[in-house]
Amino acid sequence: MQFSSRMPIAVHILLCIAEFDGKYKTTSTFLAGSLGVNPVIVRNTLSKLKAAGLVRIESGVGGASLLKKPEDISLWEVFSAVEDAHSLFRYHDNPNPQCPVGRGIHKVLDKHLQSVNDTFKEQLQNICLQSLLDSLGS
Amino acid sequence: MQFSSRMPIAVHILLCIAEFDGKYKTTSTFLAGSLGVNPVIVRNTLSKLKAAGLVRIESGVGGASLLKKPEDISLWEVFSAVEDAHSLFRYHDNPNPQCPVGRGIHKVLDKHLQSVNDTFKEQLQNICLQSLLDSLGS
DNA sequence: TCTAGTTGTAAGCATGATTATTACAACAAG
DNA sequence: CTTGTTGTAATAATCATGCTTACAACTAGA
Repeated sequence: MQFSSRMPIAVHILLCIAEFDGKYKTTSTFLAGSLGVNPVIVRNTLSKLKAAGLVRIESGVGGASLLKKPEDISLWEVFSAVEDAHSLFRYHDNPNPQCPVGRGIHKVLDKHLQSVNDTFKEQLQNICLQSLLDSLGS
Repeated sequence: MQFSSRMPIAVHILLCIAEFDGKYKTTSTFLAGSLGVNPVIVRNTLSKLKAAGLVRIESGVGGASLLKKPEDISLWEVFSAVEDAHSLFRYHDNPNPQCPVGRGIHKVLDKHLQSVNDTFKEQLQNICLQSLLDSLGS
């Protein structure tokens, strides 16, 4: 099991917007050319990034721009904007409550898995768009 | 996106085997009763745990038993036994190599996401079956 | 006002993963 | 030989993902 490619796609889009700011009009078609995906995928992704307050979109005329500085956009913001991320883990639905293991499995596991979730979030929070831009150049 | 329920199912199975050792014959049907899933799911899961060297299965006669002590079985062993876990993340397939962002996106992201993967693995390695058994009682 | 390019979304489709279920050959113990 | 079990294949239902077509609504400029 893996995450969808939505977060990488969103990051790619944001990096393009930052990189081509002022040089090109970053329309969905233009961006789709760099991504190698359908323009509608770009529009849907941009729509979620807009809802998360990360970008502004010029309706009608076309083009998108960042609403925050690249150093103030974390990968977690991007991730949670495009991915319906509740928990990384899922349980089987109907453990038997009459069995001591079935009764406790959810709570017992959750105690540990929650911290995996938390660490995952913290790590993504510590990666900002600017550091990705920096590595792009090198 | 989430992981499948395979790891929680496998953990549940292993906990039952440890808990009911000597008291009940842990057949796939018996285990399925505690899990609330189909016995075939249990057999397929046990088959993967066996391939990973974690359990022994009595063919024909029925029943499974642990091959390692609960304190020596980590959640990572269980996870990687049942989940085809390469990387947590996936990329879009065809970024444009003529675009500086498209050319670099994979490598630039991978540099950071790899450490998320590593941390994920380390955390699961630090959780053992015995500690889950302990919390079960309380 | 008209035109051209764009966004926002809905709808449909193909594919693959997940889970449940049926079925049955192979096996072991009594 | 019978009974209960494992191992595994096959099927089906459901859902997520990603691609694509289509089209109304919008904006700027001629």
